[in-house]
Amino acid sequence: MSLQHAILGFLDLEPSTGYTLDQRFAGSVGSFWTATRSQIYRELHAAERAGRVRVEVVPQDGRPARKVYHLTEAGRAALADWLAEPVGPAQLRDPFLLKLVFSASAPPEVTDGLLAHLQAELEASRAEYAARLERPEIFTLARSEREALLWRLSIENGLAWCEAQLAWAARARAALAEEPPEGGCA
Amino acid sequence: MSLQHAILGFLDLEPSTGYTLDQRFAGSVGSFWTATRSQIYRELHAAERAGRVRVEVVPQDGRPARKVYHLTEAGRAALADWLAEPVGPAQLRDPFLLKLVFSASAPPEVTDGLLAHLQAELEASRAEYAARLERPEIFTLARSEREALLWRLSIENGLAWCEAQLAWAARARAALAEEPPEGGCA
DNA sequence: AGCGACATGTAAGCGGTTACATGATTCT
DNA sequence: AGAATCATGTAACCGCTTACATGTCGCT
Repeated sequence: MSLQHAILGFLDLEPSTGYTLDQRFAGSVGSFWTATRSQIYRELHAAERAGRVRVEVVPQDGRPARKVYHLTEAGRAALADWLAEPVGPAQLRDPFLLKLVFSASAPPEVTDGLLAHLQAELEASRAEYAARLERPEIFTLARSEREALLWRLSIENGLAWCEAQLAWAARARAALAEEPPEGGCA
Repeated sequence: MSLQHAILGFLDLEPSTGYTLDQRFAGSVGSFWTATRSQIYRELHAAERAGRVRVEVVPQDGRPARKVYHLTEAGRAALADWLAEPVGPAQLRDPFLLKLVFSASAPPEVTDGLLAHLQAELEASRAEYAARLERPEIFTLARSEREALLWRLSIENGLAWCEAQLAWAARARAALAEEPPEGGCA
């Protein structure tokens, strides 16, 4: 269960409420890990039951009390354990490739449309990654140069992925354009 | 639900049993989509209830009857619809990057170990992709040159991904090696 | 005697998504 | 007047994984 550990990771940087964690997920790690509120609240409760976090309730008037979660020693240990254990190979689940290989059953325009759509999307996310690298406020939580570097590298990873995919898509379209006759031509 | 559509895609290539589909998933699309038997049998039953496939029961002695599934017209239509609708952006869920960014909490060796481990795994899967491209028997189901090309492109996609990741990992390790002092040095 | 291929499934559980529910404050 | 922000959650559902259950045939 990576999500609970990611939460512990964020709480190690700064004690936070569920709401704030939601924003962190949408912001900083959003490109490679997402989480919804229900999930976050559920995991926070579970982590609390497991003794990995401690709640500090800060009453407010007119809105629900802020529940600020802090890492406990057990939580810190759980985080360290998770970091030490090796990650399995990231098996990616790519509905695009699935569609691509089966698109031979459909007219050629379908395949090309799929690729064109992919290119447009990749261009957009490439721009997003690039913009994110320019905005240094992303790294404000970083407690050291090294930590900031790691965050930057994670964004660069996404950027590299986009660029590789774009290069592949261009090659794919070119290769498909060269082979249209489908058995018979002029 | 991509899985049911992937099954329809395979059945369009060739009527098959659940068992055979399982092998197809493990083999040809295994690098970008996985499925377990329980899932496949369940989806086949669902597709049958939805009228998208038709079963032909072939009794055997000494072992369970083969249930050969065929696409119906409705199934073919469902496949075509799925192919025509655009795919959303592939949001990848990468536990490696998650661990990487939080590994600043741990000693530097942890981060480097993570990266080294990733490199080893990527090298292995790169070799696997490359080997798969060499083996033309992967494409035996292909009904045309174009179809074979699509399968080849799907493998090349994985290969490109591996190579981009490897390049990134090398850059990452170099960048991290240049920044060890953590605030104070000689 | 044991393993792998063939061939079917069920049951329990987990992680994730979507929809629902509540309600004040501040900005446009 | 309406939308966004802050702040908490519950319930239902869906897709996927893991473990369990059964049984023959052929190879080593």
